[in-house]
Amino acid sequence: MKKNVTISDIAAHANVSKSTVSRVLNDTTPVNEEKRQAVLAAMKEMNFEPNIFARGLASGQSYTVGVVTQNLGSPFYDSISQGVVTGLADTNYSPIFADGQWQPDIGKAVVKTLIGRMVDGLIVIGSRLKPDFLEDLKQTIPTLLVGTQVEGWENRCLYIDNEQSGWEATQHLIELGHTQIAHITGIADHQDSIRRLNGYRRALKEANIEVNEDLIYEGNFDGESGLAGVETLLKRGKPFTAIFAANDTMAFGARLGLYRRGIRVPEDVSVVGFDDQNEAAFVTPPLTTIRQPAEEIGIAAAETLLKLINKKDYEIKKLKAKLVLRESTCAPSSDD
Amino acid sequence: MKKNVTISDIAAHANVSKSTVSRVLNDTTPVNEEKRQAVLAAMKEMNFEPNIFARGLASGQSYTVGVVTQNLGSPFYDSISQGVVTGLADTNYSPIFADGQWQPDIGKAVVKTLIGRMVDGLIVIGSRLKPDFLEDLKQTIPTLLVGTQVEGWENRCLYIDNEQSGWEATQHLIELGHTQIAHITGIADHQDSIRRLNGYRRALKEANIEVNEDLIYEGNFDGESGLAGVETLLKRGKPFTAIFAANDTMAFGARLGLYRRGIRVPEDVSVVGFDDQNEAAFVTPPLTTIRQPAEEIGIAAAETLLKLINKKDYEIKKLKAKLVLRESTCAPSSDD
DNA sequence: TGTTATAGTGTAATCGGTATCAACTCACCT
DNA sequence: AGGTGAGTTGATACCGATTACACTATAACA
Repeated sequence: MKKNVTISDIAAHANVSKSTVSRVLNDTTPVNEEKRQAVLAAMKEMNFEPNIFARGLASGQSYTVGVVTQNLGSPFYDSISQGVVTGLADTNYSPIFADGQWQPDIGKAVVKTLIGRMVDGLIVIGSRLKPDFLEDLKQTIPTLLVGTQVEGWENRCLYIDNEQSGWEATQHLIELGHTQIAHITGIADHQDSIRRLNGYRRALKEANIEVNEDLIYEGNFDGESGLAGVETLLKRGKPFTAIFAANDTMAFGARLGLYRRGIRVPEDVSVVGFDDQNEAAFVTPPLTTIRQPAEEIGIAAAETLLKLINKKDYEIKKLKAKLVLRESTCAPSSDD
Repeated sequence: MKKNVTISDIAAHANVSKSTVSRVLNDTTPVNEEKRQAVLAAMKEMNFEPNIFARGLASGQSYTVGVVTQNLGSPFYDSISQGVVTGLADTNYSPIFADGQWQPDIGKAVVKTLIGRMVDGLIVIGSRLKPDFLEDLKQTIPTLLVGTQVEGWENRCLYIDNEQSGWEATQHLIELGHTQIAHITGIADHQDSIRRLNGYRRALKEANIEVNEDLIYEGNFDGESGLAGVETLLKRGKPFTAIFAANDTMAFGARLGLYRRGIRVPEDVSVVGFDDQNEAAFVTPPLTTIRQPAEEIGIAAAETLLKLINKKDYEIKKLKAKLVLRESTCAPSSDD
C-alpha cells in the first residue's frame, strides 16, 4: 500500500517521456496506441496512483468542492449536506466540509480556508454571508447558494419558494375552516423565516382574515421555542384553533406544549410544520407539514456545481416543496 | 482575493527570503522578531493563504483528514459527523467526507479514494469494514473507528458501552416493576444491535426473568420498523407492559403503533429509546432514553486523531452513555 | 510540387511551497 | 587572538505532476 511510484517511473518503464504519460493520463493529446498501451500496462503493473498534490499544484484543479454548513444540528441542513455527499459519490470530486456556525464572520473565514485549499467550487448551505462578500465570491470561484434564497443569485441559488410554501401551509388551514391561526416564526432576521411569515400573512389577507400580531410568536427554529411559543400564545389569551410553525422541530415543541395543557391535536388545535423531517411521520399524531426535498436539493446542488465548474450548460433545478397531509390537522370543532 | 499571493510575494514585500517566510509560517527555526513581524504584516496586508498543494507536495502532509460516514440519515451518525467538523474547526486540518453507504465494498473503495487524496488520518464512523482490511489500514494510516466497537482496536476506537447501556435501559424498566419487557432490535448483524440485545438479555436474566423470544422483534433502526414491531408484537399475543427500542427512531415508530391501537404511553406501556436525539425531548410524552453523547464523540475523535497523526501521547476518552429519564416510562398498572 | 494541417513526441519551465546546507554574526571562553 | 556554538539567514535543490513550445513525420490539399 506504500507507493512512491511517480509518473517518471512509469515513463522509464514504458520507454516514453513524462509528458506522454501525462497525456495518457489526461487524454489531452492523441498518443500512439502502442505507447498508450505500454503506459497503461506500466501503470497497472506498478500500481500507479497520480499524486493529487502535484496534479493540483500544476493544474490548479483540485477535484474538490468546498461545502460550508451551518451548525444548527438542523435536520434540514444535515440532509442537504448528506445529499451533497451522495451527489458527489460517483464523480472524481470529493467534498470538504467547513462550518460557518451561523456567523457571517466565521463563515467568511471558513470560505477563505476553503479557497486556500483550492477547491474548484463552493456550495454554501444556508448562507448568512454579506452581499458584498458574496459578490466578490461569485467572481472568484464557482459558487452555489443552497437552502437560501438570495437576491441577485437567481441562477446560482437552489431553494424552494418559502413564501409560497408558507402560503400553502396557511391556506390549508384556512380551507379546513380555521380563521384563528397562530404562527411561530423562525429566527427573526432569517430570510426563510421572513418569507414563510409573509406567505402566512398573504394567505390570511387573501381570505379576508385580519392578521392579528398577537397570534405571531417569534421563535428560533428549535424545539424549546416551539414549546415556549405555545405557552406565550396561550398566555396572551387570544384564542386560536391552529398553529403553523416555521419548522417541524418547533411544531414538535408546540405539540408538546399543547399536550402539557391537555389540548388535543388536532381536535382542539391543528398543527402544521415545515420541512418534513423523518420524525414528522412518526410523532403522535403524525404531523402535517411542508415537505422540503432536502436530500434532492443537496444532490442537485452537487450536480449543478460540477456543470458550473466544467463550464457546461446547466439549469437550476426548480425544486418544489409540497404539503404532506397527515393527521395533525382537521376542521376546527364547531364550539370553538 | 483574485490573484494568488505566494510566499515569494510576501518575501519580496517584507524584504526577506522565501525561506524566512516559510520559517515564520511553520515556526520551525527561530526568526528575528523584527523580520517576523514584517512577514506577518505582509501576510496580513496581502491577504496571503498558503497553497495547500504546494505545501502538501513538498512536505507530504495534507492537513486533511478523511471521514467515512454511513448514509443512514441516522441522527446519531449525523451528529458524530457534525462533531468531527466542529472538533477540527480551529485547527489547520479540514475534513473530507465520503460515504460508505453501509456496504463493506463501497466502504473499501471510499477509503482508497481518501488515501489517494493523501489524507493524514482517517475517521471511520460506524464501520462495516472487514477485519483484515482494517488491519491493513491500521498499518497504512492513522485511523480511528468511531461509533462502533471493534475487537483488537481498543486503543483506536471511540464508542460507548452498548451492552452496558442496553442493560441500563432494561434495568430501568425492571426497577419500575416491569417483567414483560419487549425489545425491538436494530439491524440484526450490527454490532451495536447485538450488544444492546445482550444487555437486555443480561438484565432480564439477572432479575430472574425468563427471556421470551416472542417479545423480541428484529427491527432495522428506522421508524417504520418500530411501527411494524409493535404490530407484530401485538399480533403475537404475548402481553408486554414495556418496550425497549434499540434507537429513538424506532421508539417513535413504536409509540405511533401504540397510539394507533389506543394504547397509552406510559400508562399502559412504557417505552425506552436509545440515542437521545433532539426530538426525543419533544415528542409526546417526552421519551425516556439512553443519551449517547454523539457530538462529543465526534469532537473527541477529531482531537484524538490529530494527536495520533502528530505522534503525541493520547488516550481514548471514555465516553459514557446515560439514561435520561423523561415521561415515557412508569410503573406498570396493577391490573395488567 | 509546394503548402498546410494534423498526429505524435520530448525538453524544459512552472506551480508554490519545504528542507538541506553553507555561511555569516556575535557573544563567550580559553 | 583564535575557537566554539548558538542564533539567523539566503540559495537552491527538490516534491510530482501539467503544459507551453519546438520539432518531426505523415497525410491532405491545391
